[in-house]
Amino acid sequence: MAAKLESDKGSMAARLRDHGITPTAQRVRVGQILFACDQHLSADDLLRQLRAEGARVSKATVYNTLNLFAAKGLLRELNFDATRSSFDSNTSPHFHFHVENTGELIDVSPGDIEFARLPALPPGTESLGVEVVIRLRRVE
Amino acid sequence: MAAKLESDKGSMAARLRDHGITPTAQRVRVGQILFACDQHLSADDLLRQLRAEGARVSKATVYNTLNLFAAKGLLRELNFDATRSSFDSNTSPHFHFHVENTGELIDVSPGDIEFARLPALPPGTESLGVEVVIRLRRVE
DNA sequence: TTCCTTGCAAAACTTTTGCATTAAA
DNA sequence: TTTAATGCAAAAGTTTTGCAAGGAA
Repeated sequence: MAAKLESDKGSMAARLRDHGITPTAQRVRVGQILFACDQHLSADDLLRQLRAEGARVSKATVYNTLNLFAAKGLLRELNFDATRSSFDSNTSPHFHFHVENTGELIDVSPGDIEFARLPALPPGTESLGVEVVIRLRRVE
Repeated sequence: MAAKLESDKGSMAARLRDHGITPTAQRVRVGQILFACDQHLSADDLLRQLRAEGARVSKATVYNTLNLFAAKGLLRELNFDATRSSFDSNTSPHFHFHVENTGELIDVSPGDIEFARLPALPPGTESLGVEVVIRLRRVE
């Protein structure tokens, strides 16, 4: 209902503000799409979805917004595909299966991988996280 | 010395032939650069290095050759940088540190990482390998 | 008002392609 | 000679940029 939509819009605006992002109409709409569920979207995926919903958004704004969200920690950029970047709307720690012959990307929950040993970091560096990708091929 | 260079050229040609690759002059030269040591090179890095050595090679051939070598298992393609692919001349199992604020890529030897638990694969898939990237930031 | 954001088109890049020429077998 | 590889320039795809117009505070 209308009240629900208003509330969603307002809470997305608040969420953006909490991350130091001025909540414009375009950014709120992008946020509502991205954070509806955990997903991996390219700039073009997102633009197509916005246009399908009748949103008035330019390509430049889609790129600006994705980069801004990623810089502010709302998204994580993924470079599995050599030709285009995707953005993961789930920024909590987790891992991925990457099916190379189909392009699929499947989440692995964080509890499903554990390390028995990790290397010491090179001097003068700090860790930003550990990424694990299990490369797969779909068969039969 | 000349004999040494001849021998290197010959053994690179043999190595390419072993992988089902017709050893042309350009491919041998590319192989000699790539496999001189373990390294991570982009197409442009490689083209620049070839040109600096005075090699007569086109951009198209550099791309053709990198893709061919990767398809034949002589290289592994890496997509850490969103804007360009790199190719790892070390195809044996190992992992990487990726220093995000400098772009550096540092090898982690395979013995330095051990898993205590790994997830079951999705049905209908087989594993092509596990990739681990420890994302770093250089500080101070 | 003042500063930031958007939209549009053009520019910048990386990578691929088409086709005539050249080299490998 | 027959087939495959190369070089060049143009094309294709993604992402960024410059600048005028519009929106937020």
